[in-house]
Amino acid sequence: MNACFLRKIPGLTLHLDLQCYRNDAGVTMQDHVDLEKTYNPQTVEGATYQKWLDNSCFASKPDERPRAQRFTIVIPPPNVTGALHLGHALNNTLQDILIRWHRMQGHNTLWLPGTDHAGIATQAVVEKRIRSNENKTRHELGRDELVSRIWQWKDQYEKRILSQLQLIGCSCDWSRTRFTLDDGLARAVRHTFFEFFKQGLIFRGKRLVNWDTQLQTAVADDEVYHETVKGYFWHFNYPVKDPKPGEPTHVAIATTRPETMLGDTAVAVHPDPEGDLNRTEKELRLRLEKASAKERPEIETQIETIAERRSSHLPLLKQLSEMAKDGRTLILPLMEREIPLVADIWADPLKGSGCVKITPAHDPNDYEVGQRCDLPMTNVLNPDGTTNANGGEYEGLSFPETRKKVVADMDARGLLIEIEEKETEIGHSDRSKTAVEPYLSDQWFVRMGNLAQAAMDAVTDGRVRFFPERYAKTYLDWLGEKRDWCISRQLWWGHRIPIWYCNTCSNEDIEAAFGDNPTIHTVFDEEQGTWLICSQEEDLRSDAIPGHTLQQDEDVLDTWFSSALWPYSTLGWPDRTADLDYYYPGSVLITSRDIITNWVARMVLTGLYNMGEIPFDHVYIHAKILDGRGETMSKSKGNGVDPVDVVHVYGADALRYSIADMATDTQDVRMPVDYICPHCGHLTPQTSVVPNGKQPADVSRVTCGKCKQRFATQWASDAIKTELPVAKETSEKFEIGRNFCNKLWNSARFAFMNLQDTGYEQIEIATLLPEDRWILSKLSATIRECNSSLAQYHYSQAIKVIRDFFWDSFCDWYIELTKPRLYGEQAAGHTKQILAFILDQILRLLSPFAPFITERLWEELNRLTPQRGLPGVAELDSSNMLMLAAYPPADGWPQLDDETILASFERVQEAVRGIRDLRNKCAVPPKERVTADIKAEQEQLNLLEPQQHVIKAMAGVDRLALLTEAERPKNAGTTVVGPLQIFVHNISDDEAECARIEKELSSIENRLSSVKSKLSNEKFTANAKPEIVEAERQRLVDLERSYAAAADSLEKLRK
RNA sequence: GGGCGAUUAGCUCAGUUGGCUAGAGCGUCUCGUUUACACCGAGAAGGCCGGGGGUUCAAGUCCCUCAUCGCCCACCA
Repeated sequence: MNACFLRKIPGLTLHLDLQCYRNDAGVTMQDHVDLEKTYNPQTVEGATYQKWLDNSCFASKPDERPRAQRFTIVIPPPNVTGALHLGHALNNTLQDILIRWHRMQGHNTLWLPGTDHAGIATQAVVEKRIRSNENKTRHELGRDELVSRIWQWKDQYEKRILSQLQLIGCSCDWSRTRFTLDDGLARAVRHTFFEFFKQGLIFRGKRLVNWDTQLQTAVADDEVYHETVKGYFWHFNYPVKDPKPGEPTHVAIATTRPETMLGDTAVAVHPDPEGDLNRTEKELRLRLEKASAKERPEIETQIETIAERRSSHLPLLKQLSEMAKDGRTLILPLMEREIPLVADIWADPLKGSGCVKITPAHDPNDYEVGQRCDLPMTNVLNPDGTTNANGGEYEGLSFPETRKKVVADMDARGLLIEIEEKETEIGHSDRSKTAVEPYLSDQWFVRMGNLAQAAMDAVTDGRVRFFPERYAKTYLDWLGEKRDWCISRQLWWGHRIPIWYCNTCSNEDIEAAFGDNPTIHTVFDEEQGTWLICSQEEDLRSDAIPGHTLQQDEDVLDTWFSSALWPYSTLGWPDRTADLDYYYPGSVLITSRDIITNWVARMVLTGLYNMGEIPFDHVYIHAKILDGRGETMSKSKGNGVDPVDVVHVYGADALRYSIADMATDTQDVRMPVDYICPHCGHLTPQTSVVPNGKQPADVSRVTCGKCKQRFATQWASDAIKTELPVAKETSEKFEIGRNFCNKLWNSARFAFMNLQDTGYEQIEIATLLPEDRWILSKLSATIRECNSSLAQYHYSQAIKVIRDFFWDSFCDWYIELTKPRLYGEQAAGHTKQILAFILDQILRLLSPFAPFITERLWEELNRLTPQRGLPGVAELDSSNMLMLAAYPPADGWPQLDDETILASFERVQEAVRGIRDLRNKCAVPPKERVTADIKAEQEQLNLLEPQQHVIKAMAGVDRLALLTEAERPKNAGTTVVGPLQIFVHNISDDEAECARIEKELSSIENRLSSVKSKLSNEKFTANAKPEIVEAERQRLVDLERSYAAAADSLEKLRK
């Protein structure tokens, strides 16, 4: 069977195109257990997911349940730039675990899915593709065509993303899937913009932005990365206009960007160079006093530099400073423009010549100077990165060309003093990888002051809590700067800014057209001489005002503007919907630390503004997934592994289990990536084929390390991909998950083979066998700890607790101990009922982590033993669907708790391990049964007595004697385990025993002396907590007893 | 430059408010194909808890300091 299945979802057709599921896993078997010997996820996952969908298990709608029993998460909407990688798998697995856990606790649980249009990122990806495939720019294509192409891209990747989420088992309410450019969300965006605008929180202003000359858009600071580039430092002379006698004829300045001099509108010198040097020196001397020996030389050098400057530069600077105050001017060479010499503190007397050229339109600091000194701003850059008309004869040249010519021309005029080599950090656009230019342009801003303060308050007063707590600092520090938020982007893909301009309209025209329209707000912009018309509800027609033409702003909004509304725009806001009332605020937001500021902070901020309430109670920040070289996974680097590949190889549960296991609070997850050879299946580590300094995306062909055949990577061109098969990627790390699932599968198989005619009876716990009471008590503790770990977002801890219980206690001990009873070698007791109960609880505990396999096993368990539990002690609901069954209670099953049995069984386990160790050391064949004596005080023997059968079964002992007095039998192996002395008959000889006991004695001696010295220390006994001292005393007693026993054996042996 | 984090077994990581002999998984070694599972079982070896100081009866854990690595923010005529 090979039927890929399609599924219908309102408004969406999702297609699991990457994996074809079979449904032939013996689902209909009735009479005998016929599970495959090895768990095969592919026969289970598709069918199980379909079953959940068919039964609407993921859907949520408002009902009577009170707020405490509701649980809501909105997904961090993945960008539709591309398919998801393992970082997303981590993020969404963690959400799904919480969602499923709460759903099983009977909460009304909503996980709302969706995707983000990711303005600049998506447009860049599509534009790049069109450039390489069709050799066309977006301008050649036109706005409408480009946008329609991006919609096609979006449709394709949204589908892909949602199917990836389904493949890893996400239990989102798919009927509520949203996209940040949906009509509903567009309305929310407009309402927010409108309200901000009306309240004066949005303004339009000239600001320096990072201009991406390739994409021709402003990019946000966080979309700019810095790269060290080898560059030069050019020293120029600017002539002084009409120098008086005794005055310098030229002022020297230095620059790394000579082309910007065309836009210079001043040269600055410090207003008080001497005072500034004095102040700096004073500070340095203060630092020197406190400095460590290592820092000293550097500070001393700086102080010397100041001294040198005093003689070399200061006189001139003082003179220039006076000239500046006197209003003197310079001639800007090349442009032959008169520019002022200004006094401003930005000029650092310690740097360069002490004078600095000021280009307000092209440098953030110069911009500030321009503001302070009221300088004109001369923009010399065109949006496409060429010099504009303000650059005079340089107009039309690209910036690099301009630079060359400027330097050459300056040199020709004798104004070039020197060229110094210098490494500089140049900002590059994250999207286009080209250098960004600071560029003065009209942009829209949100005034952050009060909005930011409110968002800060929500965290400082604890309404919103961060887990781990320290991330609150990141959030608060960033918001504390209250920097205005530039929300306009010169892009075509996004929410269009709902502003129209009319520069011909009169007051009366505006009044007549919109005067009584509450959904329109108008402001007259004096500076630009134009009306700004903001429309809340709909597009305005260009002829909305008779006789005038309205023009809509060309820009779109920053993607984060719509993302910021996500927690409520997805629930119907701005309408006051029932959903909104019921589900808002959400319970927790789960995301990674890099968008705490951009996204989390802004959601809180708009949530408070629009809804009057925080958007979520908790923010859980999880680790990041790194590749084998320690770099974060990302699409652009090409080290992102498709979770679908991992699901193919190991199964979704294995993926989820492994992820949960690795998800600790502090540590990023390092995940070495391997290529799976499509020819032979051999794994080739990515690090072994990616050269130093290169990214995986740079590699398109790989030769398999084993079969030597070649294959393509996912980054190869289409041509290579048709020529060579494409390798999937994975990581061996997921083996732990696969192994776990297989173990679970097989332990369940074992149970199913033995669960015919399981009873459902009243059981007196105290009358049960010790191993029954032990496993039940262990179970209860495990349930408690698992629940409390999850409540604190300690996923890794939760999974570890379950694993230890399942693997170590249940499989390795309890199941082994049920065998004699199930096989009729021992009275059966309530074995089956308890076995079924434990398995039931394990499946429930694991369901959020590994939903597919547990659901499948649940089906089988339900068929074999529909009624499970311990009447009157641990009563269970019955549910056809595990994912809707009750999660084991947060407090465990108190009636099953039994500290005494836990302690005494522990002792039995130690004895068994002691005997096993002896057998191993003495090379006793595993099948061979041995005779053993245990010598101890009566009190200890009383504890062991009821558990003799455990020791016998688990240690391969056929005859066991518990004795208060015993001698080492000839040729017995001996060991001391706490208060027990154990003799295993006929497995050793005297010589070997002597050596072993001597070794043991010396180890006991070491410990003994440390305990003794502790106890003889009066300060210890006086200061330590009484229970600590008491424990230490007990330890001394135990050790002394062990020592005596071992010494006794040795002595007799020597005789 | 400012902030945050990390440094524990060959590898990847746990280690809750200081308190028994510092743990797990993988890998390695020995033994075992037993009727749930070799994607398994039994056992073992393997650690100056990055270095140095300090506080304390007691430090992997708290404080200071140095070193190395990572991330975030700011800035660089």
